[in-house]
Amino acid sequence: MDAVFRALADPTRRQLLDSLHARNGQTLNALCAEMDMTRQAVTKHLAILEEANLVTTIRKGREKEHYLNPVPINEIADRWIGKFERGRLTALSDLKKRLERED
Amino acid sequence: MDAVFRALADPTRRQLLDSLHARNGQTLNALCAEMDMTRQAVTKHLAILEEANLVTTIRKGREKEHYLNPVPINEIADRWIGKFERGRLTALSDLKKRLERED
DNA sequence: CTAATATGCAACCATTTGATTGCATGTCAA
DNA sequence: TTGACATGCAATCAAATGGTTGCATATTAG
Repeated sequence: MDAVFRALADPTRRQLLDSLHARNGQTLNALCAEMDMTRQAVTKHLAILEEANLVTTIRKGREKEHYLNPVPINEIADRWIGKFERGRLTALSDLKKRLERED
Repeated sequence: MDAVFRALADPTRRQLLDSLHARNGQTLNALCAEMDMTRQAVTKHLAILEEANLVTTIRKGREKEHYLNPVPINEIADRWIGKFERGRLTALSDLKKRLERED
């Protein structure tokens, strides 16, 4: 869980997920083409995404294909965000009341 | 958006949101009581949460009350996570096919 | 076989981050 | 008013982070 949150914290990594979402199975080089940094930097970001289980890779000869795994994102949505979502309206009206009581 | 993701990346800050979710409107001192670090460290985390608009504060005399704002979390759920959620089954079956083709 | 291509590994560096300590300010209560 | 209490501000520091360069390895194409 923590690994997923930290992986999502970086804009470059979210961009990589976006890229894979648009075209799944891209090789490292393909992904690098869209990023404005060295291949090694991209490799590191992909390693973090893989560590968080957000990306799965398959070695194809000398190439490495990258696949998006949306499951961890879903788990966060279900188990973590859902909690706050449920309390949304309540919390908002609470806050409004408090603010009004200020005046 | 980026500020929200980065704010959520730290476990201490998620714990603070949890704490406010359990009991909204806590003062700085109350929040500190549950955290295993100095008050100043907690202050910094709260500042980051406030920066990301996840927490709103109201000064009450010499105390400061903290309120959870779930809106940014909801926006992420709607505008960002939703995208990946929609492609979930497709992406999974894609991945499965690829993996099977490997054997 | 050999050269080009795709990726891996490691050392290194600057910046950011998370936390601390010390002191200042502001407010309430006796 | 004075002392206790709640919070604010700033300097400092170690560790993590994001990026680079240089070289190594492995695979494919000619």
